[in-house]
Amino acid sequence: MRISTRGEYGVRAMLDIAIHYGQGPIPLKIIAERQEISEHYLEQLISTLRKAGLVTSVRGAQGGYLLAKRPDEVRIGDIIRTLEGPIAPMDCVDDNDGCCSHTEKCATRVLWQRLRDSMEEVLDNTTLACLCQEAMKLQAKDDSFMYHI
Amino acid sequence: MRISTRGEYGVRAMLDIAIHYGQGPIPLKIIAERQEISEHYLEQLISTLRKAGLVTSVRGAQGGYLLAKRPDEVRIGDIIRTLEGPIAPMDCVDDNDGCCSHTEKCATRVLWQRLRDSMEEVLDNTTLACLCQEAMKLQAKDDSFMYHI
DNA sequence: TCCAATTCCGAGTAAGTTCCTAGGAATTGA
DNA sequence: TCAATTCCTAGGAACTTACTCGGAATTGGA
Repeated sequence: MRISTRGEYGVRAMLDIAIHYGQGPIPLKIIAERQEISEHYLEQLISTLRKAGLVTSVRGAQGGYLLAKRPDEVRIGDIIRTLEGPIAPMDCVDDNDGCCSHTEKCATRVLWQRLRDSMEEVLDNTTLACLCQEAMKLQAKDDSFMYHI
Repeated sequence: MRISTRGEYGVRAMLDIAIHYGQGPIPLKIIAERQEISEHYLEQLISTLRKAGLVTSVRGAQGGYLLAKRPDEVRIGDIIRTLEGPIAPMDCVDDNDGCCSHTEKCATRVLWQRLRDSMEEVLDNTTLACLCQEAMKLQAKDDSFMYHI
């Protein structure tokens, strides 16, 4: 029941871009350095996020990545779904999938549905703007935080 | 973000035993057949559940497995934790683990904590007794269900 | 007392997933 | 033109998953 580094790095990278919203395109190299993530690996992740329409890119020198929407319009759930697939603890409660074949199994289905719903509720009610605010709170408490941004 | 077959089969097997609570030890073979799970594989899972104190075993002929507690005392969260490890979407919000090293990362930490809490809430507030009741409701609706139990 | 039914235990394994690395083509601002 | 950047494809080591295999130990009943 873990989110893989894909989801983790993806959220961290998106938050990094969100924190610098309005400051022009941010090169991948900078994000990778600040977040201590392999540049090549992050490149693959952000490429997926671009194809999903969550970020836009500017090629060439002075290029980089920008949020495709305002930070308050990007839900964490969107990022996770893009990088990790549907939010569902079990295939049988994945929207794309149908019901299960085994009747007995369905006694547990309500449980998996409730679990899925509670996960989606948290992830879809948190936006990058929420996390930016959280980052600002941390920044206020700890001045050394500045050096990371 | 999927529960593996370990957790799935574990819950199914435990529910199977719970449905037959008070009817003496149930052999693994029967459970595996009813739930359509590889007997050898299920053996490994139930061995883990036994070591965790969730089921007790009776060896020899006419032996099998029994719930170690009443169905209303066995939380689904206990089963999942035993077979899948701590319920935590990320290492940094695992109880055993401490905080993360990266300050910036912590801006996302509240999110992972909230996600973990919402998952635990669902899984710890559902017991085998709840699922038994669910199974009975399904049975009432569909007579063919009888053949599966 | 013996047998069949059962749990218990450890080893092995094929396929899939994760988390990268490597190398180079295409694009563009200065 | 050049350096900085995105874009793309391929590969691969390590780990995990979902099993299989074979046999030892235990025990109720004939």
